[in-house]
Amino acid sequence: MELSKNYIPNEIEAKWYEHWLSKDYFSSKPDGREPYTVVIPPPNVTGVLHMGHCLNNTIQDILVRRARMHGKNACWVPGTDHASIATEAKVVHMLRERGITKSSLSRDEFLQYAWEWKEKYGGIILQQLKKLGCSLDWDRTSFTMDPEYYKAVIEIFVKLYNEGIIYRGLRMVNWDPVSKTALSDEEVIFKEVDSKLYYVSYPLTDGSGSITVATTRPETILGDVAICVNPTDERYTALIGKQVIVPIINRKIPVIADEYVDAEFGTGALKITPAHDKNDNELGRKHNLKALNTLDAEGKFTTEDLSEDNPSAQVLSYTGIDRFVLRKKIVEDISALNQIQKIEEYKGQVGTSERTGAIIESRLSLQWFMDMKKFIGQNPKTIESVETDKIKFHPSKLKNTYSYWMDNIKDWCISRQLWWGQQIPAYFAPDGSFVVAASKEEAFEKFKSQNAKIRIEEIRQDEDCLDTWFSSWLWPMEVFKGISNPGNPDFNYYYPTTTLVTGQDIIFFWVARMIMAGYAFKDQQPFTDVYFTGMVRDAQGRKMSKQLGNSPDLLGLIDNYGADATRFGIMIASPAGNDILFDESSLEQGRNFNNKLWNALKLIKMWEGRQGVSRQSSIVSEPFHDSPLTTHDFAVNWFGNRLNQVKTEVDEMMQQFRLSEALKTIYSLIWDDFCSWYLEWIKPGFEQPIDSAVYQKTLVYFEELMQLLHPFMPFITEEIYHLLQDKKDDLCIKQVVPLQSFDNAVLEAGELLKQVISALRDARNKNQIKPKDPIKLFIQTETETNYRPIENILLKQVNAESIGYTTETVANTIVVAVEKDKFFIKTEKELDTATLKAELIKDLEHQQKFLESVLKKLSNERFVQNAKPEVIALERKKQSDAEARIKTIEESLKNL
RNA sequence: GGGAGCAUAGCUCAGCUGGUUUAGAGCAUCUGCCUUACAAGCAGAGGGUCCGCGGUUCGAACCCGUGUGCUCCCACCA
Repeated sequence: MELSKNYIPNEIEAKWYEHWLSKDYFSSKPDGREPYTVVIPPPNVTGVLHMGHCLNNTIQDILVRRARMHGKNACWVPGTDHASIATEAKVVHMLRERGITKSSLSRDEFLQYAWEWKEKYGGIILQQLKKLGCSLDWDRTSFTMDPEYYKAVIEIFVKLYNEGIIYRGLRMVNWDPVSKTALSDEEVIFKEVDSKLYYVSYPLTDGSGSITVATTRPETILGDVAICVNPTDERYTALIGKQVIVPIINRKIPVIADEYVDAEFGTGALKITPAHDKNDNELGRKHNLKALNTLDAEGKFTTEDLSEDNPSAQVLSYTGIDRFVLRKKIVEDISALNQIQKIEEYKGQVGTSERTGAIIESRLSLQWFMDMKKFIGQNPKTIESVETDKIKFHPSKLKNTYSYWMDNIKDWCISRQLWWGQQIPAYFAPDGSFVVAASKEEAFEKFKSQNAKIRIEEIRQDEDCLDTWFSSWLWPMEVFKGISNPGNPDFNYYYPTTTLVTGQDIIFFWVARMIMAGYAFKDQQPFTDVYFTGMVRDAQGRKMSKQLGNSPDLLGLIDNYGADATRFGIMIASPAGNDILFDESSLEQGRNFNNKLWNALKLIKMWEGRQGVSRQSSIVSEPFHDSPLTTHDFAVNWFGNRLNQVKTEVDEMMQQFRLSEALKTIYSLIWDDFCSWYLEWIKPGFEQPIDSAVYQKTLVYFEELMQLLHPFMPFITEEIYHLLQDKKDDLCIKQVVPLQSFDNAVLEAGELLKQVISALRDARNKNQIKPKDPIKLFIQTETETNYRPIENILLKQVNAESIGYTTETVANTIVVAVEKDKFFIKTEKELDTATLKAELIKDLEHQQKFLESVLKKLSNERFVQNAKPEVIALERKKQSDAEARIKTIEESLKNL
């Protein structure tokens, strides 16, 4: 068969993915093997694959494929998240483009549109994961709003309500005026913004002057109910208890005192607006002050709470004006009253919505909350498991972050003023009383048991739905129906899951809450290891964003480079636990690696029909440890040991989740050790036959290399595995053999050979001997047996026409010293003795300086007394090596 | 404001229990090669004040202190 010049991934990748699916390799059923369970962090159902997903899912696939090849029953569960806010926003946007407003629709009509949208676009992202090669068990695809899942969420809500952990209350919440919903604290991102500090004076009612306050939010002035100063602030002590007049609305409000106020900030006087600021709200409650709301759900001015003030025409004219427009207007109007003292530039933090980016309003609102202190208090393992590494975090530094958040946890606002999501199972009677129940029928029964006079059709369900994360936190359990059908065989087998791979950015949103849920609902940890990925940034370290346009099109990259190269590129640049700086050049490196593998395949295939009789069949059988007799035996023996050594190293790295390093190690094993050294060593001369035993052994090595690499680059490895020899089985599920030992003496012999070859090539280069010009080589050594078996390799690798042994210096040659052995290169070329001399002198000085430092160490009594014996032995070896080299160089200098 | 982490070659990073020559890798750079698997390649080379200062130790990139510079997380001083 003719193999193409370079590797062409596209068709090959599609072919193998189809094949794997047709063989059902990725679908898992409980059996006697140990399970290896991973649940995908469910992407938004309407999302598209981006670099973050690529990193995350490549890592999961590597772990899962490796487990599958190591005797585990690997199960990787795919699925999507309904992503309440994000999806609803998209649906609203889509409807607007069709000229439909959400407010014109009933809940049911809206949800119908949303489900249509979900059916049409939902799951695109899952198809994209197939392109990447992800070995997910598609039969288990889940969605956080599947009917069973929905029921499970409701069940948990009811349970927690009955336990007094979920409650309903009027609290200050983070309000997103764009999506018009409450948000949890975690969904608020604080950003530094340039704003202004306005100094506004409030006249005292007794005409004795005024108090000036500094505020960043003059638009809330009409909701002011007090001025607060620090009781120890002497500037104001006389004014405490007096009254001032709020500008424009002319409300009379008291001057109060509270330690909370920082006398150093601004003027030391703080205006209190309990309806629009969390701290003001607390102060307001403490001092029994009313909260006067002046902004509606969209952040526009409203006079609803101002009737007692008999609002003037001016005040009424503000109605419906947006908060930021209002800010300017009110500043102008107060300015007209000469009550703006000054305006300063100010850098402040402002909360924004994680989803919409809108500036958050603190707003008093009736919402549903979870009492987190109480909840965690009932399940102390939530915190302990991470602290004691029962659940292991990678990198471990995130343990601190986790513990700190847990120790300072605040109540979780779980209700959202949205329709797309699980509707809160609270049912209201016309009189406003409510019960919490799994269904309207159950709610009716509950009302009846409370002797409420009520008909079922009068019952109204809470309009709001639950925070998306209130369903996501059940994910590792409910994908196996662990809540809706507890104790089922799948759940018993697969849960707790093994490894979770996710972004650091959702440690609180998701990871922490899954751990809580795990202990609270099943009294078990949900997973054993958590691998946190960093963020994918561009080559300059900037976040990827639509505005910057620095977010590459992942599918385009896969088309250009192939999925294997893409996986390689992102993994090679991905140090464990750090952000990754993504650069397309690493994908090129991946593509080049593909070609390297492909060309190695081509070379080996060339030999297939050129096999000669084996001189020695013993080399295909273990062990490698016998003293090698021939050139090819040496190479085969060496690589076999090297392979076992690297397998052992890779195994360790994988256990420590050092995936990037493992890949680098395999890459260098294949490129350097296998291609650059081993294949060159066994390569037969032009049109010469290859020893069939060597050939067979090489096939085995190549297959094992492909197996080692497969989890990282599944497609090309499967392809090569099949092209090497006709196979009935597939690499994808081929089980790896247990680790084998390796012989360090053999490895050292290989290293010495490499070192000698490199040194001789370097000498050739430095003396400008053309690659085609042959040399004559003489070796001066005490251990001729070291070189006898590798003479042929040496000849070929340094283009020597002969090798001889000598006991003394050979005249008119270039001398190369490696360890204690000397090599004399004889060539036709005229030698540039001056340059050679200079080189040697440089080397001599270097060695002498080095010897000096070693001797200094060895003559230090305290070193000899305290250091470990092996360290001292090493120093002595350094000494004798250096002395030998110095002697060699000195002799060579004389020789020139 | 509180906490965590980082600083090693031009870039991205290893360096795990203090001792493996005078600190490694990949990419980039330079030199020579179109050698019959591969120029998307081969063979070589150069490149370092291990952020500064102090300390512990026979011995420090590594441990301790301190300074500087970055990064991240948490926290609504209006």
